[in-house]
Amino acid sequence: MKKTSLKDIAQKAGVSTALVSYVLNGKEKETRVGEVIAKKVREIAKELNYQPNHLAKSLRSGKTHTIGLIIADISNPFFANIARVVEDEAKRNGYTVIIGSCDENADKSWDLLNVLINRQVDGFIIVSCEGSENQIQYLKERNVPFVLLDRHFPDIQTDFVATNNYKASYDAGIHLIKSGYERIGLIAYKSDMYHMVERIRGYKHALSDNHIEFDDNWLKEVIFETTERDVKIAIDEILATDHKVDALIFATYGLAINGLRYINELRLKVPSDLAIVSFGQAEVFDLYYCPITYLRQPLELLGKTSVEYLLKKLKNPDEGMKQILMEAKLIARDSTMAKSAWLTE
Amino acid sequence: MKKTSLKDIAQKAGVSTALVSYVLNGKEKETRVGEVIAKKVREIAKELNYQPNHLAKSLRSGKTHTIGLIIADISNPFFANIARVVEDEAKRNGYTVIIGSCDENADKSWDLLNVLINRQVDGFIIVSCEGSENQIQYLKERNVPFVLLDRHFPDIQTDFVATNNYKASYDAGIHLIKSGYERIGLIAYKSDMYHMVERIRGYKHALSDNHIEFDDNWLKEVIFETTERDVKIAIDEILATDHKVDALIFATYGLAINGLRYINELRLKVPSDLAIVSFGQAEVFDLYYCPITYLRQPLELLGKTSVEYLLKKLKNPDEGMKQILMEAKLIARDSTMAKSAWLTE
DNA sequence: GGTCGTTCATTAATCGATTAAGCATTTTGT
DNA sequence: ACAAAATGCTTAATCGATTAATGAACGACC
Repeated sequence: MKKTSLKDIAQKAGVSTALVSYVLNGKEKETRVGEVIAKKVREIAKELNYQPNHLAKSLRSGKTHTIGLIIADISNPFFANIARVVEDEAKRNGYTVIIGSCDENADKSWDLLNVLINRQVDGFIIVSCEGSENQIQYLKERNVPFVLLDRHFPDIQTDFVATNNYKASYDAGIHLIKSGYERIGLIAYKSDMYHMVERIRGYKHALSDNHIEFDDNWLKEVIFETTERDVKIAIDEILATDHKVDALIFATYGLAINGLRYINELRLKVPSDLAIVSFGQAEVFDLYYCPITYLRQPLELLGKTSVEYLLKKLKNPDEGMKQILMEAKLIARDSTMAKSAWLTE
Repeated sequence: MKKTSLKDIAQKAGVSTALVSYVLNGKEKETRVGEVIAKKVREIAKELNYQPNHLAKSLRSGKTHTIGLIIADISNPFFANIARVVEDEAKRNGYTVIIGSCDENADKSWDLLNVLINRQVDGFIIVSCEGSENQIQYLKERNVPFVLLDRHFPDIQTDFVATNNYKASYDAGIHLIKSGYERIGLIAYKSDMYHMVERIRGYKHALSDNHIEFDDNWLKEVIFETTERDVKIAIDEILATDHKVDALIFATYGLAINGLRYINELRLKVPSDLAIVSFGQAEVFDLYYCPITYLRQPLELLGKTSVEYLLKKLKNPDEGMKQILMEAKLIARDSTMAKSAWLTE
């Protein structure tokens, strides 16, 4: 049983397909279709359970009502969740989302981009990965609508929806300091990406604002591809120095997972041996024997806003540039318990 | 700058679009295109960076090279990961995947199905949710190609790729018994879904095969929508009975998360107060203070095989029915440490 | 009665690619 | 030398929906 098309309806009603199209698109008024025949057409359409053919529509209109979502790393639950939000929000607006993960690899990202452009998505929402600036430039030049999500490039003027990473990181530092920790380490990725740079900057600023002299050995920047090994080395080093830290900030979820795993291995006690704050969010942080303090980014809002911006741009390509930084909220848990509390225990 | 079409190439080469199409589709031999002109066409195509229009192709051929993936609950990391595998495998074969999560809700699943049918996906891979049998029947009747993944309906003859849940659950029980535990509880979902029924059956069988009399109070079936509350109640009850359990099996990842959270709250010690085995897999199990024994399902293989089956069916609709049950592997960790080990500690 | 305006509906081009059928040429065979 | 076969390329229909342009029928107006 084939799907019913405009033609089928037209035939059954004894009219042209044009007429049917007008009626079903609510253009009866402008095109002065007779009431009687309009009603008839609508009835037949319902009777035959007519569903317009998306492909034909898209081919004609050049609009696919599809959004391409490129995510730097879908295995990170933060991104996985944001993908869900984007998908839901898009669906609410009649859009379909095609998701692709580039696994923090610019080449893969480029491939994805091309596949999706080829599929004629109407626009993109992108969580960029390192080395993909040229891709963003390319989209700009070709006038493809897009919104950057969570990560953006300060040197490229684009729409974006992101978190104030400087502030978040700064807050993490302040929180630790207020809780009585003074020798605070940061494990981050070695990266030129702005969000990472900002996280490092915020951390350093929190120290300097509190007259704590930053020690070079406290900051470890690891390579994404060799995270597991590098994190172990980083922790070994950070604990071996003369300036051994008493608190540690993980700049991402992935770093935290690897770090905590190693900390368990070393049988270090959180927070007495080491206080912990992490970026990202996930059930792990709840279930760890000592629940982990983390920075909660406004996931829902980030996702929804990015869709909102993109759809606005799709409706009106001349819409002005939109950029917004949202605040993360530090959720304090036992992993950063006030030092006084466990010292006297 | 508009995208280049067949017509553009045809014009530039001074030939018909038909010719161009033949050449670019490698049909020069069958359609006897001159070598010289074929070469010319190919060169122009490359020069203009021609990318065929998917929409037009699909409209004509009725094939979109797109797979609809409907997942019962994408927030479950097991399913999230399987989605990645499916996506990767599909991409390797030139297919694009559109993912939708129905959040264990049959109505939502129905909506998704229709949206995707409307988008003319070539076929489906489905992790069904409760109450969606009619949808599967509908697909069968309409002759839409699909493969069920991870969950299937024994009463409906379909292709499927799933885990041997009976065996997995049986193994979990045996493992606990061998480790010295005798009063074993199971927290499962209240559901008619076959995978859940099988997990319960396997558990019971493990007990009876070892001459342990099953106690009704050991089995708790909770409602998905109220998991959090129900799990707490279940654990309270399971620990309050005269036949208080010394080990607990969680039938899914979601149940385990909620259960472990509550177990932490109660300050119960794993495994001395309660040994734990769980279905599902996630970083949480690693990072828990006492790593959790779990049943590892062959995630990669499940995902890849489902794609393989579907693509085979798409190529040849008369392909015979394919059904396969794969074995899960019990990964033993400290949460089911031999009772003798910690008794003497 | 001819012109102009309405009203209602149809025709046909279009989006971009595919492909059966057809039409010239040239080559082959006898 | 003439029919048959092979070669090389074009025409036009098609997938399904949209929409500008056109047309027919009827009433009103001077």
